[in-house]
Amino acid sequence: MGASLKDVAKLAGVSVKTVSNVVNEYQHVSEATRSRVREAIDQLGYRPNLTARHLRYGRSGIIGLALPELGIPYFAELAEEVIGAAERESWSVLIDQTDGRGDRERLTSSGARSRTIDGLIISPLALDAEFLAGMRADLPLVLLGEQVGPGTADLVAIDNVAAAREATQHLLSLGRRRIAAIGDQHVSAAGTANVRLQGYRDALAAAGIAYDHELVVPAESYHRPDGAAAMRLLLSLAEPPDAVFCFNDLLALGALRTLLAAGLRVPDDVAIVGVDDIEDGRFSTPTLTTIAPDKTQIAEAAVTMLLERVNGLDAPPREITARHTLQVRESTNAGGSPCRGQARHAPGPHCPM
Amino acid sequence: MGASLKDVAKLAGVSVKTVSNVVNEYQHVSEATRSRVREAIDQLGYRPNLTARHLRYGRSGIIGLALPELGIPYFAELAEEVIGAAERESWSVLIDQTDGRGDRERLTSSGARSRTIDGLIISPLALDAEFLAGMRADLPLVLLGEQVGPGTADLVAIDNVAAAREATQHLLSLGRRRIAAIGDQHVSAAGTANVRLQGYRDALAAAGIAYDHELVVPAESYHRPDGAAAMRLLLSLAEPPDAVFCFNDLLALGALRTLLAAGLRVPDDVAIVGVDDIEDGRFSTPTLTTIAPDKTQIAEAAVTMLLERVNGLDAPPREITARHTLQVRESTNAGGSPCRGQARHAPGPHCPM
DNA sequence: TCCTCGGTTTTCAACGTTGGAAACCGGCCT
DNA sequence: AGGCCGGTTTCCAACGTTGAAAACCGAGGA
Repeated sequence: MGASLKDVAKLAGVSVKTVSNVVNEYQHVSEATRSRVREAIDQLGYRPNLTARHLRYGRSGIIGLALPELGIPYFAELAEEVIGAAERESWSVLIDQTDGRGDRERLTSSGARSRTIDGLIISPLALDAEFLAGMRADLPLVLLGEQVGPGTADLVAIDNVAAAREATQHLLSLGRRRIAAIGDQHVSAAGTANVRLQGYRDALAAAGIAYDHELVVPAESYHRPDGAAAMRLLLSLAEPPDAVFCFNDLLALGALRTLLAAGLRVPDDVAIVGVDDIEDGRFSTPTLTTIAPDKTQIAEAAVTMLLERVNGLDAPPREITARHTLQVRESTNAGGSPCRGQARHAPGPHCPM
Repeated sequence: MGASLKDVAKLAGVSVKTVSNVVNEYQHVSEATRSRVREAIDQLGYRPNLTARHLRYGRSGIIGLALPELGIPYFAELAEEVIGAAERESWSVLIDQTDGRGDRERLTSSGARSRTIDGLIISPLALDAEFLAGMRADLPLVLLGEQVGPGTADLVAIDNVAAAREATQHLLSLGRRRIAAIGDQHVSAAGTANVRLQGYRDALAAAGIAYDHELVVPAESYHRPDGAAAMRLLLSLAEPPDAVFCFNDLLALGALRTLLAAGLRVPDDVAIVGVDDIEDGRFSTPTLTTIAPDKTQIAEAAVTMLLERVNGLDAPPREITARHTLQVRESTNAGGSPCRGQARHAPGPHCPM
């Protein structure tokens, strides 16, 4: 394998520790020795063995990122940001996909792996209560998106209620009155679905519109097919909606596909809003209006908080609310939009082509 | 932190090695001792320290995956598969994003990190010659997609020339004669772009159609905006194309967006084929015809070959050609497609909704 | 000349783990 | 009783690294 300190030491004719001192740029090493060691290092192509170093330090230098699946663009984009943020702090990221059959098998693998990592950023979509139970009790943890149980860990999230309210209000402001919601979930009690539904209901109530539970369609998962199926269901109603608020962009894109395939016009017949601002939505036809969470801020806040914990910070659980903005695009904005003229040929920042 | 063998040993009143033996299910441990140790393990919540174990074994149990960026769906989907395949073998995957300013800084970080990993799967889009140079010489390596320099490492790829030929032939079979290509790249001499261009030219030549270099548009990177821009360029030609072969799906989706925004019909006016079979293309409107590489096969072959190398296999570089298929969807298939009737309401496997 | 002092270098131990070999132990054979 | 045997357990060393402390060494001061 690679050369070790010992090999370098032997070649340079000094002790192992002296080589270590050179490598770590310890001050008190004579110039002569230093250069001799440097030479030996170059000659042998020595690189420090991080595993050993980590053992010595009692740390691995690796944090975990637990996500449902990378195939979901939002998580891929988030992972990209987290890896970037961690890299800037010289940490590595190990990704754990928790989706699918989150069985015992996967649990134990996560359990075992959790011994390699110094901390974990986890998207609770990923996590059942068991999952947490099987985890090292002392593993620093940062949650993304929603709290689990009584505030036990640091949390980074956008204000989902407000976001959903804004999305719905935007549809209301277009004059839509029969606004559907796709993505309800009955399973996880405190899930993202619930808060988004709450914001939706708040907005309707504020506008004096009665809540029609027929217009609220659950989604088993948050993929395009679920959105497409939900939309088909909505179209089959006696009185179909004139707008849809989808709890994420993939659902929205699936719904969009159903609408277009059915020969309906978006946004003329039905307007659509999603959440996540994934790149796909910036290039769909029509482009997708969406709630855009500040992913960079989320990732950086998560990494920062986690590393603080790893470095021994002992404080009550903290909560950071990340920024979000409403990105108005074609799926709610047929004519006269700032996008319209531009998007066709010379798009501005909101119509990135 | 967590309990160590020593702690367990003290509690159980045995030696450290005996605990180790129990943990590793060594045969010759008396039942009495075994259960006493087990009890102590449970009581302390002992988990083996993988860092130490790896130091002992001279391995980290981690392989690297170097990709340009996770934000590109193809790579995200591939990463998902690689992580899955590695997990099945009890290995972890550390993702390295090599894109962006692949400068010295990033190089050194990769260099340093390469000391943590036991092997590396790398997508050469990610890699300059320098990158390889800065790498441990003895690090087992598997390349994805294209060979770099004189066959120095194992390789997994589809037959890109054949794939491009099939895509182009498909367009020809629709009666298109003015077929453009988007995604040429002049930089990397042996890149994917070149082989795909080769297949495109082969197909044209076989059909007796002259090569028109005006119809071959380069793309700086392989993102949607590049495809959109390239398509705008093509539309500005005196004689615009009636079909486009895009070197990946993102380019195709960008091109699609430009066409629709310009009021053209796809595939009626212009047909489009991409490469990669990313999920987005299965839900765009129209859905996207594409060359679908068998990502699962690619990931599994890559992991298998890499682990063989890690386990000491010493053989000349191997090359595995993964399967690919042409997925015909709406972007080349306006009417009478098997998709048509179904896609509207009850899609089959090729029209996943 | 002896001592001190500061810079330089080495020795020692430890991080948590496991392979190898030695030590222990009860039973069984001679 | 002495010796051997096999199962069980412990001891030792090592993986590569670094903090702490000890050792070394030449120079300057008493």
